[in-house]
Amino acid sequence: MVGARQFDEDETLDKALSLFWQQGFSQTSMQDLADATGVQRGSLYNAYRSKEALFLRVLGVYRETYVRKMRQALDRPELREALQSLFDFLIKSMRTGVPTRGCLSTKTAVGVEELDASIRTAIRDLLDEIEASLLERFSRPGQAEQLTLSPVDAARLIVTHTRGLVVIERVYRDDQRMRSMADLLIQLLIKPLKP
Amino acid sequence: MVGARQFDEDETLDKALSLFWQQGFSQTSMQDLADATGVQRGSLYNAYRSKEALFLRVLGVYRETYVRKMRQALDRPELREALQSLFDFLIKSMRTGVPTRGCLSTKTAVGVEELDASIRTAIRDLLDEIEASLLERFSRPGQAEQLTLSPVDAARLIVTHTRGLVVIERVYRDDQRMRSMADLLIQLLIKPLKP
DNA sequence: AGCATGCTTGACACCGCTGTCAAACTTGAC
DNA sequence: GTCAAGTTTGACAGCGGTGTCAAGCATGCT
Repeated sequence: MVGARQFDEDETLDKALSLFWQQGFSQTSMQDLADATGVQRGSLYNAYRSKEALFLRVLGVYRETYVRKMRQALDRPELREALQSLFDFLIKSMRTGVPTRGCLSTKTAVGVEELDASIRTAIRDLLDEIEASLLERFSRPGQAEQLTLSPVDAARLIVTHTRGLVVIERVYRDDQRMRSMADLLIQLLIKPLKP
Repeated sequence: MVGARQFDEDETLDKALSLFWQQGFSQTSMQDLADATGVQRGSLYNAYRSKEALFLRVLGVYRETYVRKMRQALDRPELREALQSLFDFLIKSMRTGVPTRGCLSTKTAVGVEELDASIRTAIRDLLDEIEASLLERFSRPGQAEQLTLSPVDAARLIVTHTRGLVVIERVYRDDQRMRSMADLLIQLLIKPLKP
């Protein structure tokens, strides 16, 4: 193809994701992105038109890998273990990096006040997809009976609770506290075994 | 006093609080604050030295009124009613304004990446104080027996959960969903009555 | 009334950000 | 080899932000 793009798009989006994740949307400038990716600022504008459009592309990458790994963690036969490995993944994910990066979607949702509606929509879609993944897991045969709430309520409560964990991470930066909060929710959500 | 301050400090801090709360720390400029308070930018710098220092003062006002109202809501004899009125207050508080303002401490904690450590400390202190208020309520005689968790765990879980509610509010802007999440947590935390 | 103290005011310096643009360049198609 | 399409590059315009400062000014003490 004539006039071909000279940078590796996947690699560039990955690096941009890292930076957005670490610094948040508003605190990341196009110059920062140019420095981190090695692609000139002008080229980024040429390829993606604006910072917001680039961010939306990056958010797509994030969503894909994030949801896939989440589903993978959830996909254990034992319900309790599935939830444990889910929280394990989520906590590890936000505790990565120095300083820890937290959660990209939450940082964006809470940190940005008046933004292109498309970003807010994209984040809502992501949360909906997470909720749907949980619901699917809880709807498998024999699972609902082990829960103290209906599958729908349990899924939503977990989405809410994990968003809370993100905030706790930002404020306390304390692994143990997060794991303890996760364990408590699991304890409340799964019925004790009948003898 | 010679060279007395010419603006009403309480009133100014109140207006600044409103603006910070509505727009978030980083998205509020000193010019915005000057416009909103009617106090010249230079006077604000003269009185508070920097945007961060002013914000810390404002956060003090916020903390005081917020915690007081929270304690008030919690101070009902029936445990379930106390929790219900607490969530009621919290949800109403963040659903105020157009567009709704959310939660100042959470917005600040999550939205600001690399800030004066004193702001992060101030927010941690605030969450600790909220937790302590809950703990105090749960430690009154006859209360612990009604909970499915220890008072300490219950208090922390509520702090986490309410932070999650804040994020859900930002993303969905849906009262009903928030109230439903609050009810679910109450349901899980309070033991069903024994016949 | 006079005065010093400290507040107010508006201009200023400086910085970093977004987005634009024309010129130079690269590349695959023919 | 030539060409045209699309990309890269660096400069530029424009904006809004923080923080500073000197000059002007109000105020209550003496």
